[in-house]
Amino acid sequence: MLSTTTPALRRVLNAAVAQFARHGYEGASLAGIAAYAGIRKASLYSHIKNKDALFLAVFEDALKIESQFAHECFEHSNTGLPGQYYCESLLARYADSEHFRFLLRTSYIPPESLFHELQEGYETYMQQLLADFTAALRRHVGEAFSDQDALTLGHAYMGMVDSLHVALIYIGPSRFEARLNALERLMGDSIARLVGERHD
Amino acid sequence: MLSTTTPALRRVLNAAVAQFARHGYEGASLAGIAAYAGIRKASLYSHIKNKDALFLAVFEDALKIESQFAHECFEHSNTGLPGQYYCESLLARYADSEHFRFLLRTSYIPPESLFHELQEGYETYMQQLLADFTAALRRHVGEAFSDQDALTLGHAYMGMVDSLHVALIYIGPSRFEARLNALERLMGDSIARLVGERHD
DNA sequence: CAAAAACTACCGACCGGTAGGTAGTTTTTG
DNA sequence: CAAAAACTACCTACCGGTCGGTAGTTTTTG
Repeated sequence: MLSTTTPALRRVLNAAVAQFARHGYEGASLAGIAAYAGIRKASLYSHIKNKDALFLAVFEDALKIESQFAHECFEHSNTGLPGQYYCESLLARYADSEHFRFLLRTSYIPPESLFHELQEGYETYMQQLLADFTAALRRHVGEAFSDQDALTLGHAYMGMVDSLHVALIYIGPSRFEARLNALERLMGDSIARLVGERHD
Repeated sequence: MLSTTTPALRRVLNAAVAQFARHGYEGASLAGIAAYAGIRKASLYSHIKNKDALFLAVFEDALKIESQFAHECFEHSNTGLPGQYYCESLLARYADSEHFRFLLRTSYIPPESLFHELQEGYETYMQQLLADFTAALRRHVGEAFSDQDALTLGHAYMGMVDSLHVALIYIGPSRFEARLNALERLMGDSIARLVGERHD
């Protein structure tokens, strides 16, 4: 983590996130990243120490950006089910944010050498998401059910998010919607059941 | 797809599935695969055309094996919720089957050049799983709810399976169990709700 | 204030290493 | 003995990374 971020370094980081998101860690070459940034490979080393450090810098960038995005989704909307707005934002986010695509691609199967550093950061990211969901759930149902139930729903929600991530990667938008609706319905049913509202 | 499978080719395929599962397509070298099979790299070419063909052969192997395993899980047990036994088998299967680990690793983010061939095969695999689930669901609830509801539950189940796949890859066994239980509960609640049993 | 020194960003050329793949030869085997 | 399968040796291409050097800007300093 360096102090200042010059414009030139910014261009390098933007090129890197694009290439890493498209081709993965091993598949993205420094020459390719440099070309995308409009310079030669050797010039990269004026800004970064090596490929690993570049990857980690991009990773921290992506974590910060996507973490904030998720948090804003939870703050932004209190309508609907807890965490619903975030899930419904994922499809557009996947299309728009290279950092998000980068995270999805590199988090499930990270470069072996950097496994531990990445695991830690991603863990924090998911924990924050879980905390946001749990808070929204408490706001939604109050004291209606136990901590045990809240924990279970938290696990289910995180599973739901992972499931949607997978859908983004390898099935099209139409089936993403279908899966999203199906999972939202399960979640809605279960919450309703616990709350004791029987609206049918 | 070749005609006969000699013992030597079998050893090569077994070595390949192990290496591909551990290191992915790009990360697994032909030299490594050959060494694992007890021969030199050049000798591989007595059995295979090139790396892509080897990968595809392993992929078809894995599809056949894991497809049959899944099918047997559905045939084997009619107790519990539809598809429950398969989900509960995944953790042990992940530990035991290199072919399963291979599929999980390579299906979400396949080698770019082989994308289309793989997509097709994996699609068939998931469709069969969905068919098995739908059949089990129909056996479980009879005519109790509409085709529309069955479709929705099917989407949810496939999402659940993907979610468990992700859990296998990047979180430990303990949290796998937690996620599994949470998702099973959602599914159980939803089915119970549709069937009209209110057991609380 | 101007000359010197230092710094920034870049480049072409090259290095050691490794990848997938090929050619030609020897060994194994039915 | 011939075909199959193994070997050694080698090739080209690309990888991450280093080196020496250069043009332009900024800072230091007599």
